[in-house]
Amino acid sequence: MGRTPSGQTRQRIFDFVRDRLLSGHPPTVREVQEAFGFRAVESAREHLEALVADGLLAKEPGKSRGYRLAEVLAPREPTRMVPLLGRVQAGPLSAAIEDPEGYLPIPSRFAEKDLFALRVRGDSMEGAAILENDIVIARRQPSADSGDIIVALVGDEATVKRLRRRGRRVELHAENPRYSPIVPPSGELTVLGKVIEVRRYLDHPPLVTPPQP
Amino acid sequence: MGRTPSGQTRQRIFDFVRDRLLSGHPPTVREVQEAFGFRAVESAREHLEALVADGLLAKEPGKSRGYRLAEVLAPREPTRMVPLLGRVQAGPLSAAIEDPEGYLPIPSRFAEKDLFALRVRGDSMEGAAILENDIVIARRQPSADSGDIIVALVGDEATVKRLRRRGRRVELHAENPRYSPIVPPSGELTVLGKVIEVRRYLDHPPLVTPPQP
DNA sequence: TGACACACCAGACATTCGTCTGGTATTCAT
DNA sequence: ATGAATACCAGACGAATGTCTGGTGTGTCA
Repeated sequence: MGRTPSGQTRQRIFDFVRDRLLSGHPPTVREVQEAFGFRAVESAREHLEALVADGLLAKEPGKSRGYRLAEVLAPREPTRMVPLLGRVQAGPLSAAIEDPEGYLPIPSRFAEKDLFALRVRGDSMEGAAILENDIVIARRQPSADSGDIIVALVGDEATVKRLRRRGRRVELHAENPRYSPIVPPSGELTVLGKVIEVRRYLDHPPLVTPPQP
Repeated sequence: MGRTPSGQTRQRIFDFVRDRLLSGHPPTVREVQEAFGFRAVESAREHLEALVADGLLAKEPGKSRGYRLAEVLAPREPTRMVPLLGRVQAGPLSAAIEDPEGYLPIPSRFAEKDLFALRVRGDSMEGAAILENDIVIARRQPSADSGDIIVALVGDEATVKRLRRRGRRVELHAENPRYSPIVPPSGELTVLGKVIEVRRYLDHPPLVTPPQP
């Protein structure tokens, strides 16, 4: 292989490794070698070690596929994949989580587990700037504070509403004057989680990983 | 290790591997062995192979860390990191992109490049369900269609507005009755990009990866 | 009871993979 | 020129890792 200008191949190798890491499949040194047509393993390894020295990559020495993105390694900002649930019926939430429509990546400062995503149906939360087909991301929790926007099981299906505590009673408020509050029978409210994020896709397809064959 | 009820350990192993894969760090067979306290490598491998047989996992035989999520194996959705820009002043957009506040991960069906993110200031887009402090993700493009929500350079700073074409003229509309349309002098409108996604963080901190050293 | 499946174990082998040593050719600053 | 730095190559060693063979004990079911 011909010699390339200083730093140019290095940059392309970083891009390659970065893409592989972000997609969840760390490459081996030899995979880098092949991807760039090097005839010696060491050529690839030298570039990788140089990237580590530059602070662009980090590594776990001795481990196979041990290179990591420096920025993801040190200050620990992991991106987690969150299951996007389809229609959530009555029953345990864990059942719905086992069979997601796809996954969304989200960066989490706390590496939280127990997150799930849900597509919003209906216009009942328009007043809170949440529209139909928006995607809400929620943290699983069995209860919530007054004022929180939550995912709750109402009747047979999961919906998004704002929780209001009125003394001992609990109400679920739509944010739309055309709907009236739901007052579930005492002790009969199932909170699935608290909404912590709202996403709206205006152009590119509603995305996420495709269903399996 | 004592014998466990049928299928129970299997499920826990799947959860373990799933978490590792979604966080981007596929485990080795021996890492699974250690995580579950098996005294033989083969115990872990049998469980993994059984999960493959069940269709829950897939694998690339012979490769190290070669187990994959079955559903994610084929057309894996690449995750791109998008720069979140701070205050965008007049001038070339590329300058602002070089110095981002942080990064957001987004899954992209087209592995698009040329995306950037921007925090919304002001309430001028309330009518389109875009609130102050929401984050918009935009695709860089020099023009847009009537009706598109765009990021444009107005005066000295970037803002989010809806583009309207009125014959030859172009107007920038706020979605809030308290603001009137902006009619830039002919040929003097700088479109930075088209908004393709809106995000709102309700609970966890405004997020994103910290700037690198 | 006996056949069978299941969960687990012990040890070994072969390949993959990270690492090392030493070398050539090109570029660049002094 | 000349020495240093850079990009690349060839071949090897040993550790990490996937895989195989042949076991033991336990529960299930006919």
